[in-house]
Amino acid sequence: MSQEETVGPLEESPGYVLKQAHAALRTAMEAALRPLGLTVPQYACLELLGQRPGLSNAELARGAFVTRQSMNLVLRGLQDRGLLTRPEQAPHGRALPTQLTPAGRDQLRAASTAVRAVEQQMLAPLSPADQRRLRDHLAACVAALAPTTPAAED
Amino acid sequence: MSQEETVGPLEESPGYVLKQAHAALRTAMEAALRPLGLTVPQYACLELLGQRPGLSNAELARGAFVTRQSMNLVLRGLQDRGLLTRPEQAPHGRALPTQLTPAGRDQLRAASTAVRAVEQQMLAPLSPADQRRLRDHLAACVAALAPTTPAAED
DNA sequence: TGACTCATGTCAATATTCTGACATACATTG
DNA sequence: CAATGTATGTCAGAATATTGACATGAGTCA
Repeated sequence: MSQEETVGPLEESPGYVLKQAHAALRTAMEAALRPLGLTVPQYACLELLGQRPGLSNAELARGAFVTRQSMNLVLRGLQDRGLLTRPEQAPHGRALPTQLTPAGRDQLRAASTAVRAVEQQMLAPLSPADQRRLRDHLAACVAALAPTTPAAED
Repeated sequence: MSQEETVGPLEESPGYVLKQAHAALRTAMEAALRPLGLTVPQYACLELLGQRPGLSNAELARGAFVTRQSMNLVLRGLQDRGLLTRPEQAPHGRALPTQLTPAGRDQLRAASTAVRAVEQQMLAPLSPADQRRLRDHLAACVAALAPTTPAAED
């Protein structure tokens, strides 16, 4: 019936709040990207390529937190739409360095603007100092959860 | 080749860091819950029921950020394992209030301990004050992204 | 040189999740 | 009382992501 009858300690769990924030951001991003005909993974791929041209499929997969297979499907879709290009033959190993096409750069520009607006909305209630703090704290959490213990006790 | 040659502004994007933190937490939770034979959605379901007994399928789905259909499958799995019970007939509307069994409570206790350890590890580099700040900031972000604009400009 | 290891791209099969849809039960309103 | 609206549980289909596996190319080391 009501949405906050008994506020259990669930709302106080850092993990739950993190998941909640992630879900809210993802939903907002989906809504912002839908008019552009892009999904969140597709946008992530474009954004990665815009910032680091020449990334391979496996590198893009790691950057977008998906498997190589999933990223491969994303890449094919974007390639079929003419937003990026991959050489037919690998210049060095087996990795195929991917590049954005001019159309891809245009799409990325529009998508990046839309996503940035969502981020602004998300961070609106926070002061610039708090925004930096939030980012740094999250980064610290990521480092603390890294499989290879950064500060090995042994 | 290297993993942080040119640190683009990607690492500075709040959304990306949030996604990164969520992925790291999820991976760590999966690893912690695997020995107990639980997946993350299953644990979320148990935790919700432990804190708010009698939740219905739809309410659990909203709390775990999945669809009713997905939560229904989770519930069936846990029910088949004897961790929770649902009445065969709805006492009031169509909602079936779910309850943990003693076995479910035991499983929840073990899982909760494991997950709490992961959270502790994640928050280890942060002071208690910063932990509170992080939680409050994330909650503020969630509120700012809520579909119903809290401070309607119109 | 030859054997070994590692990373990458790709294929196939499986799991998981979501979208769409429908019937039921209660509350609200005329 | 009857009609409408909302919420829930459930079914079926499609879309998506994942796990497992394999061949290829490059580097390493005896």
